[in-house]
Amino acid sequence: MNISIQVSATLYLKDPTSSEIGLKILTEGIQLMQDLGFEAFTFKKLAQNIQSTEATIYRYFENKHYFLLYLINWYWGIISYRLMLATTNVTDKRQQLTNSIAVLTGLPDSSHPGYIAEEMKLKQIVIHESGKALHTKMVDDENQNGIYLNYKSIVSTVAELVKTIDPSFPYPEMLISNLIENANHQRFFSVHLPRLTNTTPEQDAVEAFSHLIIQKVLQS
Amino acid sequence: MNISIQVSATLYLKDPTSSEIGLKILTEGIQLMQDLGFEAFTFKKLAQNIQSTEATIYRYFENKHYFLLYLINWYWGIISYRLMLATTNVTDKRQQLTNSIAVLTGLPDSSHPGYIAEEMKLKQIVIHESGKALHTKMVDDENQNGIYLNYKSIVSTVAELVKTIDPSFPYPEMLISNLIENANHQRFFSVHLPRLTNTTPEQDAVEAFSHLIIQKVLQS
DNA sequence: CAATTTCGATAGTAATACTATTATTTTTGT
DNA sequence: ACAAAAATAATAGTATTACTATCGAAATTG
Repeated sequence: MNISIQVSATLYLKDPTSSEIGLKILTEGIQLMQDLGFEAFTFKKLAQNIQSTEATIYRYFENKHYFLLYLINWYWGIISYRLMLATTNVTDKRQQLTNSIAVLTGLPDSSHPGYIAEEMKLKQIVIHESGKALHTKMVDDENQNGIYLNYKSIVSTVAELVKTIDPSFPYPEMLISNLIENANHQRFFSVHLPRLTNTTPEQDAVEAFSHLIIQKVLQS
Repeated sequence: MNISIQVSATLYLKDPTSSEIGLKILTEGIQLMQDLGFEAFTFKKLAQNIQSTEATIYRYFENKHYFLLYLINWYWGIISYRLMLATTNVTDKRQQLTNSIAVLTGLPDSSHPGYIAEEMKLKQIVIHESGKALHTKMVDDENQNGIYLNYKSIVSTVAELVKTIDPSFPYPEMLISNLIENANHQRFFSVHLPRLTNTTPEQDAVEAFSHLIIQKVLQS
């Protein structure tokens, strides 16, 4: 399943990819999280869905907060992997950046290299629920446990590219983390609060917007 | 207290500004929401803090989700008001936009015109909790009930300015909603995940970043 | 095939998010 | 100043959630 995708071991009690039931927890859990949303999602309901019990799921994950963190971390692991595929053997730094922005802000489709089946659903979960995972009183502890390493290393890698291209630009990390967060927000707006955006589910404009910002803001 | 700040009447069962206890619910509620965060905040704890009972608070607000929506709406009401103050009697459209961006992305301080005591705390709550209020299965219903009107009208007003200045720019609403959301995100990052940003609590760079984006992206 | 791990079944607990009832206090109109 | 109405406090109670604990059966593994 996740060939080379790494998820921090601090996120689970027992590796869910190591058993049949663990994998069912993941695949059915993703679906249920999407269907119900984080607040209505419970381990009890998930247990019923996979014909198992609460106690079994608790043997894999401490609680649903950590389960969500696992899914989000998995997503960023996939993106990390795709980022690598999109930049290796590309010599021009500008082109590397363009490809990276495409990976970070474009819509996933099953044709791109390194596509993983769960990516679409995970992206939806990231769009809808990642704020709830992050904006918690436990952020600082979790950060210390390396839970955001995937995400931070993506931002830092792409920000390094920005620095190479335009060393005079004063806010490289802010620029990249903004474009990433913005992509998720605008996609949410496009469905629920369309007045706040200029992208639609039919005519996606988020990637184009992102390329435009990069192009206008960086000098090379 | 809120001289001219309007909060949608669909957010409360009984107007909390209409009674002593109502006002205590608001002021102590803001404090407690800040201290505990949304998930640990309960009406029971708030009731203890104001020497009252759960049942009394439930007469003002349906539940804590609506209480949070009320606070966020109040915040955007304040910003709306300040936006008006910052643009009336300014003839130059460019200057109007610059002033608006300052209001939307700058840090509040007690010296600016129209400052309201609760603004700082409300802003903190917006930064930490607004994702939880928005990313819910109830968004669409709440949107229909006019709960996001304050926010949408802010974006739309400033986006109109953008259109006047540069009619060729294709993403005015996206640009403005992005800058607003970004300001909150980057301030959160600066405290909890500093590697993701280039702003610090000591040397705030969010407003400067926002002005830079506007300047580079719009032609005039 | 014995030992160990894993799982299912069941039970139980503290806290949360409410709803309901009633008695008391406060406010208001006259 | 006082009766009527409204608001609040005090208390109790319920369904659900988020867990923890136990223990026997099943599956895995060395």
